[in-house]
Amino acid sequence: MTADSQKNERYNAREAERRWQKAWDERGIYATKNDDPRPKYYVLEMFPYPSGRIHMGHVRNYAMGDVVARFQRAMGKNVLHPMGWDAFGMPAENAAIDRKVHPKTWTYDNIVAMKKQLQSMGLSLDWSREIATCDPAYYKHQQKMFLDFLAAGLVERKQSKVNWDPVDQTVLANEQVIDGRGWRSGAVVDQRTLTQWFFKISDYAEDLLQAIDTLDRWPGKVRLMQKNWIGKSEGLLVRFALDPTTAPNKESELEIFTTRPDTLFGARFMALSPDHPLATAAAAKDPKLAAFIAECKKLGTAQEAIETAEKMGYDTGIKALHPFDADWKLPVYVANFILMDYGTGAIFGCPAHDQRDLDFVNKYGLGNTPVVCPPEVDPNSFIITDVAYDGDGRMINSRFLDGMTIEHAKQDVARRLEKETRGNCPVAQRQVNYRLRDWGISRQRYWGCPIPVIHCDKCGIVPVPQNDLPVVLPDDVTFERPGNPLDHHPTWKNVKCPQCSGAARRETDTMDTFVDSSWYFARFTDPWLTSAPTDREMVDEWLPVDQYIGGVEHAILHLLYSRFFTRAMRKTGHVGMDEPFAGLFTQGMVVHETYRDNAGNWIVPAEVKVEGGEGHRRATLIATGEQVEIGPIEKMSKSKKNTVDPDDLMDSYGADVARWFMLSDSPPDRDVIWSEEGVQGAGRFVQRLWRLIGEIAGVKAPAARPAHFSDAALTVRKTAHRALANVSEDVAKLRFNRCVAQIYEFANALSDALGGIEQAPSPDLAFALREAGDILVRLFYPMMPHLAEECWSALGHQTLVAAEAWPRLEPDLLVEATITLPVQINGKKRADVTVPRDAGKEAIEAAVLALDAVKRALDGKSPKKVIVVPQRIVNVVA
RNA sequence: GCGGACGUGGCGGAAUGGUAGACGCAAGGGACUUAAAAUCCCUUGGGAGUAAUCCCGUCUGGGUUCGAGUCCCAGCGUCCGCACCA
Repeated sequence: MTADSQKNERYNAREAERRWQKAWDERGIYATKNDDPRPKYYVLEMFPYPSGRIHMGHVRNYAMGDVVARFQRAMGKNVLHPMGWDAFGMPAENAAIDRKVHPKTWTYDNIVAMKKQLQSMGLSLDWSREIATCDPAYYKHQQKMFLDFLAAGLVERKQSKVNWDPVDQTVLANEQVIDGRGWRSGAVVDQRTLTQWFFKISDYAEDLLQAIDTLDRWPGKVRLMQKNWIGKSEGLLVRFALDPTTAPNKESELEIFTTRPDTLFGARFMALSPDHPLATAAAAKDPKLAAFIAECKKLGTAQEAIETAEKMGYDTGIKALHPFDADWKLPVYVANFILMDYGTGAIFGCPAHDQRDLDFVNKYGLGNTPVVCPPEVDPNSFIITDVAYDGDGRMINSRFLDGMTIEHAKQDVARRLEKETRGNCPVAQRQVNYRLRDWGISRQRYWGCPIPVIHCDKCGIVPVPQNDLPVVLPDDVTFERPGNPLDHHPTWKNVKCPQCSGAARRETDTMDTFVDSSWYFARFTDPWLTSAPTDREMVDEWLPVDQYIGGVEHAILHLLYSRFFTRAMRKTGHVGMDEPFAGLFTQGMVVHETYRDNAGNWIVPAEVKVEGGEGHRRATLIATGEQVEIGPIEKMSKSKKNTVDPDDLMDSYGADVARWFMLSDSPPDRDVIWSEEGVQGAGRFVQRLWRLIGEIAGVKAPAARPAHFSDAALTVRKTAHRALANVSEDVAKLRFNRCVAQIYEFANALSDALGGIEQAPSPDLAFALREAGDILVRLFYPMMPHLAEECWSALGHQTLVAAEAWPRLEPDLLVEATITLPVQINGKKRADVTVPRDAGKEAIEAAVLALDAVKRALDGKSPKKVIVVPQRIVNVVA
């Protein structure tokens, strides 16, 4: 193809993209070898749930990951960039119920469709490592690890109050309940008591918390969210003696947890959770209390109700004795706001310094005693009425603590009560509490990884022998009845006990799908291995993931589970490190305007035409011309119908345009607003680059590098290398929007340089232009790889850009002989001064003072001060 | 309630304490064209001036500094996370 014929020819993305994808494929250049000697780089995007179609969020996520992968490859790294499918989960079962398709069929059909979509994006993925978590070849290893964890004491079966999703008819972990609703179904969750399998993530609470500080390439926001979720609080466990004449049975004491032992002398009451054993015992003798507790439990089923419920209490008549004064008797209430599963399920109430306690005493007329006095307030006139004081100050009304700081008082109380004993045990001990609960993994669903244990009446819980793994899901299940199809299966659950050979039952619960995604990154390092979940050499070579990219919505769930799971795998010998993800990047969402017709129905953007600009934008229905209301910009969602199908985008503009636009408009960690205009702009730029490269391809350059470069040639070279330096830095830091701006600027400058040439350029300029063209192509290659290949070929190269190294920077070209410094007078820019790069402060000062603008401003006087910041700025203080 | 982030043109957004508004979008004007599309050129924070140039300007009010969008204090607003956690 000649340069002239290219000039008027538009770049045909559809044709070119298919052609280059085929070329990459044929050469297998994205298949990663495990024995490659180059330094490794593992880049991973969160693998998708195979819902059937990719959405714009996927396009953005995978475009970013692909830029990183291609860049690191060009930088000479052995890059691992795999893809797989988070393939178990409820939607497959819902499809089975709604459409009578088997979950397996539905899932694998979706995988085929989505894989095709991802491939059309031109992602540099190693598909030879593809895994699906619903494949027995994958979950076999998960079952093996479950058994290893069980043997290592990391798994527990216990009765517990669980979050029950009435729509999905299954249990949810705390992390999976958002605002009192199931994270997937959106149904209001209620509480049930069931026997469940748990991973003992709370054993690692402290370690998971401490190690957050080592994750220096994670967003601060995610680290903070995890810290808060783990929710460490340090305090004192205190045993209060009970007045035996008031205690219901033989209970002699009540244990409470407090983080404020300093306020013990402000105590006014004790409160028990309605589920507390002492409350239960007391209720046995007091029907009214029993009724109160029943009322609390009714109210307390849904989380929403808890949040709005009024504080209510019931005086049990039991009296607790103050630990520092046996004559001081505190009433013991049952109160609806005390949680059984935090601390001991009981508190002492200090109303003056805790808002909840204050609300409570104000309702029941128990009064309050302030014991911490704010600085610069007279202790004698300090009273609390409606607002509790939780600030700093000195102790008052607290006998031997008076005058101490809060911290000092806490220590003093702890020391005294630790020394005191009752029944050979100290009255108090220091304790650390965490908000983090164990991870309940039992799900009463079919489409998940079977939990490999057998229940035997004689032997109890018996692990499935390793040789019998995997426990494969049966295919012949029905979804006609609500509940767990595995439980309804006629034969599957009936097995012989591996120990006594008697009749036994399989566990019919399956694992939470978050288990599946807690180790897939490790499996990618050797997905072919059949004998074990991981090959230690390979997994220790590749992990941790150097750059993990995904949505911030996984800040707690998936990312915390994976951190725990990696620790558990280490303990059981499957990996050699604690932290799975060294670098984490959380990308923003793709958002779009919403549209509604007169009747208030949501309208999909594809059916809407938007016209006008600057405040007089209006939208109409393409079909009827009916006016449509433009609503707020929101996350693309099916319910608001503000989605754009990536396939449509790629069909009309090509994958490169879709990728470029997704990377261009907003910083990658913020939301990007999808707009047709923005996409068109990206499409125009693709054509512009194509024309520009066509022009450069028409420049005849000498094969050998000229010995000398003219000023014009040098300017072109400097522009190119400046762009190279900037883009390299920005890609490495994942600042894709700045990369895009740099590339625009570079292309603009190159266009200008070409436009200014009237005759055939001199050999040195021609060489510089060709060099700049080569650099430009390789700079936009990670973002628009197909266009880059086409351009690279047009420039006469026989190689693939995908196999090229990143351009080599000539740092000398970044250094200018002279620099132009802004000159400020009293902090305001008034002039420029051009000086040699290495000019000393005195020389710069002299040059500045000689400027007309400076002379005018000084009006003959000498300046008070001249500040010269070399390479930066000069400020004259008049 | 607790914790965190953010606040810059018509819009998305640039700016190691050092020339505010890079780059893109939108808009306006012009060229080419029979016309349209495509493309190219110019203008585009506000104000004054023929112009050189000057004044104002990064949510509001203070402060630190030769110099503040950036740092500190107070307030207003938006977004996010957690939330009877003792």
